Amino acid sequence: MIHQRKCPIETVIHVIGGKWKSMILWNLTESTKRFGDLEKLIPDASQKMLAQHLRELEQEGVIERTVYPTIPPKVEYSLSEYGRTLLPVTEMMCAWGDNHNERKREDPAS
Amino acid sequence: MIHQRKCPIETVIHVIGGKWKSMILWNLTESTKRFGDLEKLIPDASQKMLAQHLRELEQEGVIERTVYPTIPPKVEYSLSEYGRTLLPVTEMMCAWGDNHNERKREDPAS
DNA sequence: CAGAATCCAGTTAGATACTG
DNA sequence: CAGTATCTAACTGGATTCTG
Repeated sequence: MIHQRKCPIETVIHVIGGKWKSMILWNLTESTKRFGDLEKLIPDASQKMLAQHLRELEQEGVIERTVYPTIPPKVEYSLSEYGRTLLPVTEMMCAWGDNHNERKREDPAS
Repeated sequence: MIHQRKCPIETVIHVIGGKWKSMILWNLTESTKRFGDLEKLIPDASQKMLAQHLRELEQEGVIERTVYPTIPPKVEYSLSEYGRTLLPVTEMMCAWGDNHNERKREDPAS
């Protein structure tokens, strides 16, 4: 089974490419959020998908999960130090994506 | 139906995030390739997926398709001028992805 | 509050066969 | 050579219900 190492672009897509992951990261760049906050901020994402994506992002090390053992429970999510290394990448993607959306708006036929 | 404009990160992922799209772009950065070349270069992609992704990339304007009306037919794919504007983005993604893969190799438990 | 579990629908990808 | 067509398998995402 000789195959090349995983394409690093696919690695990035795997980390941030889930349906709601970029939205989650976006909402965590400014400040820590609780699970319920994220539900309100991303109302189209189901509870299940939100929880699933948060777990995956945590596993990759880009976000941190802090549990306060109170009743009722309180869980906070934040971008980790490591996660912040993604910001220059996502900013570049945003710039290109914005431009691309603009381009399609001008000439949808292209 | 008030909803925000499409997240530009998702735009980028839509353009280059297909299962084999980054491989296709990678293989076209250096030189023009024929359909059969790409099949050999990306053996795990089925003919169908290859054709489908090539059509999508062409629609987004990042690659160009040139048909030589010979027998047998000859079709060449190349990165368009516009497609080359993606290169700085994919390079950054590669850099982060490489680093991330390395990080996981060192500490798979993280 | 912050989820886990279950079930179901829709989308996506692969295998195979066929064609101009 | 460079695809298309068809069928099927796998995966993804959503709705709903339940719990410490």
